[in-house]
Amino acid sequence: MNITEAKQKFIEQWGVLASQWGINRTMSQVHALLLIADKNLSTDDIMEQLSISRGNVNMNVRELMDWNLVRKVITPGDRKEYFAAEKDIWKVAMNIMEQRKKRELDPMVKLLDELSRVEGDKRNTEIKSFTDTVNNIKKFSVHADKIMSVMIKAEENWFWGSFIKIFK
Amino acid sequence: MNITEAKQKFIEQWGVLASQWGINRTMSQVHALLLIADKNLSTDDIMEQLSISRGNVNMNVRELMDWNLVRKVITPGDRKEYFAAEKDIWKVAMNIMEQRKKRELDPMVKLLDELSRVEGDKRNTEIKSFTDTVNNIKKFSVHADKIMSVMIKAEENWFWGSFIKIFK
DNA sequence: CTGAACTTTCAATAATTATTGAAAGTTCAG
DNA sequence: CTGAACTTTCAATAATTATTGAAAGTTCAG
Repeated sequence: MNITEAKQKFIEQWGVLASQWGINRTMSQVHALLLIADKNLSTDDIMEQLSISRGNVNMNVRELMDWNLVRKVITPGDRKEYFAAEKDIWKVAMNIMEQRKKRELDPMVKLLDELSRVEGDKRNTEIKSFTDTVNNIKKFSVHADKIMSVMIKAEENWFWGSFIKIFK
Repeated sequence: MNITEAKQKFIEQWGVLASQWGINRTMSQVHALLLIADKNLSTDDIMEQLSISRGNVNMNVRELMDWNLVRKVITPGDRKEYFAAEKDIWKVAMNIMEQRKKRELDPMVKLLDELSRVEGDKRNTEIKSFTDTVNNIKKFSVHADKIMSVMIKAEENWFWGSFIKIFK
């Protein structure tokens, strides 16, 4: 397999993976392209390499910047904007985790809180069963939330280090 | 908020969450419905409560069984099949993790392995940069894979216990 | 200031994914 | 065996989501 094929395959697979995780496929292909690029790329470079329109590149690149996975690089004396991806995969994973936690886990915990205060007689089986389930999910979520907060702040080496210590 | 509203909200939110994770919304609404149901439900119950067709219920319930999140319950002397969800949320999370690991992480690691053996001169900057990135992702994935394997086999209490020890 | 070189927006449209519901298949009580 | 009571399949269609590309907006060298 040569380098061009290899890059192609990587981009393709990264797109497949992302689409299984509810992330726009093109967005993650742009991400993959930038991850393995050895230079910063312009909008035109991305358009050409992925065969997508200018508008599409613009939208997806902006969303990637929203996720803190890509940043704009401005070269003095050049009107074009270039883009570069965060290459430290640990940081990539932590940024994604941070965003998803904020956007999804936090609202979920908030709702579960409200739901656990449902009206009605606690001795009623239906209500008891419901609040039990809700409370269990809440407990789990709060735990997960805490672990994630620590991870996000942690250094990669420290994290794996402390992990490996207990898991063997 | 009364119990009916609360259940509704839970089902709705569970569906929203799932769709952000690339999971069919209806499938996770069925899951939510079964999670908070105090009885096992038949196909007709699910059809009625979520206002969806019989075929739809059938397909989604079968996929939930594929994920080991729901099981068929057969009551002697009744032709109808009933469905029940796994209610231990730790097990739910571990089953999902197990499936996703198997379906997504494992193939990814396999591809990364192949990609790191790309042809060409290792002193070429482009190739060096590519294999470096690929190897970093691989290292990360293998680590994550190991942790997940241990978690999947772990007991909930043991897991949080050992976690809490190091994370404070 | 001006206009060339860019970026951004967004309505129209294409592509993808989910849903229906009728038909076919299966099971089992009688 | 039979047929009623169920489950399953799948082609047609509906709903959702992504993409295009032209028009509007912005920036900055000269």
